[in-house]
Amino acid sequence: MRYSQLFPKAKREAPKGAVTANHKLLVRAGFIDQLMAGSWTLLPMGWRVVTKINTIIREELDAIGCQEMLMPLMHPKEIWNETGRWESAAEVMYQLKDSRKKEFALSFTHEEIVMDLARKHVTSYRDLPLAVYHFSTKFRNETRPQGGILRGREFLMKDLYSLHASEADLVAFYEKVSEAYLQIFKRIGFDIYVTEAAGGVFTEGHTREFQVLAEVGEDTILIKPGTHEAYNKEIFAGEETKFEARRAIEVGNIFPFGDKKYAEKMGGYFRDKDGVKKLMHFASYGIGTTRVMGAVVEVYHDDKGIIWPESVAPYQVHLVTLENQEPGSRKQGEKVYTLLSGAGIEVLYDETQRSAGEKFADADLIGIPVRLVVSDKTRDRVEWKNRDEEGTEILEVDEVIRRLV
RNA sequence: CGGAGUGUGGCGCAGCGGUAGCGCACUCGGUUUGGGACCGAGGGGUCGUGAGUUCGAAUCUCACCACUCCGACCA
Repeated sequence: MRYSQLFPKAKREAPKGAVTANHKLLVRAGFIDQLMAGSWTLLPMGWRVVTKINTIIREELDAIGCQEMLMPLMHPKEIWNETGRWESAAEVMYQLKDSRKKEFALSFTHEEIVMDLARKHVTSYRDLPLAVYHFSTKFRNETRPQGGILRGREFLMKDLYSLHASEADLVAFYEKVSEAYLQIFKRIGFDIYVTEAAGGVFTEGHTREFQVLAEVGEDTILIKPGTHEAYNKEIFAGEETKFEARRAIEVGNIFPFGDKKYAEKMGGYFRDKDGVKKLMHFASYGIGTTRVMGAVVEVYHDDKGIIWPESVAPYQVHLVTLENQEPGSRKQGEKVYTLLSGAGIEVLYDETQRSAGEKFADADLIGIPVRLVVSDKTRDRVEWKNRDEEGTEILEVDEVIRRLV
């Protein structure tokens, strides 16, 4: 991608009133744009990051047998009445009417929709277990969106739902997803603390949350010093003084529902091996993918900008040319860009005729892990600098390609 | 929803009774080129919205709207 064509360009100043790092840096660097409170456009580079996060999630979920699909975002009131959530979740749910007064909800989750699919398509224990997921927009009527992209009224989430013939099977799968989540977050670059917490409008039982330490986090977790044993302060009943209280961002959670909360209310039955009609056991599992992007920025940044982990960086390298008057060296940037792109490397290529200082400042702000510079100094070679280190080295183009593929 | 703050060119801000200005960005010309260069010439604003006070309102009053932060709430 040529920087001259990239939409939009990095900004020199942070938006008014921005406090959190993710808000200031993602907006300045051109990853997101705010439409209204809690509502953001994912600009091309922001979308690239979210796509990479989604790909990691997809790979790990598919590996444990989950199937991706896509469900509608506008739901009829009737299906929400089946579980009583049209009333009980009315505060978080956007409810609307069409011109003929028919009532709808904008999706804030999909338990009812999945249970409806299951009761229509699952008839035998042979159809179970079943795990389906999708990536979609969630709408939540937050009274106060805040923290940049960390809490919005409209955001992207991966939600996974599993259905089982027995509680034992559900518990086993629940642990499997929990492990997959740890693997996902490890690949993204998070040091995760797993906590038990209250389930809100989702379930009366406790849920498991995946927390990333960050000062701007809305949750307080209690950590046993020197370990990853942690509890959400909301439900903690022990002696708090023995624990260290830290702020954290909840990037994922998993809810075991059993067979009462949804299956019983909605008639989610199947015929078991013994010929008996039984209720399906149900669980759901969420990861807020746009929140994950914000949390990455909270964890990985310095005073100059973002420092993306390789796994979710919008591009692998940021190639910068420094303009000069020597005709021969001007072409070097184009040549390196062509060679790297040809090798399948994702390159953001800053070929603009701006000052070195401005181009370097933008590179630091955008935060691609590797910066390559081509100039008179490097001649037919390339200068390599890691975003999170000070030093540089001059390399042959072949060596650069070898390191990146 | 309670409390606090802020709304002035694309962005960040100053102006706070006498008809709008700065920096950045943008356009054109020229000079520069390893850490946010410089010179010259330009374009761009119903001062959040509405009512009021006044000879006169960006500026004062009231209402409303929007955004940000704190709290309550919250997968």
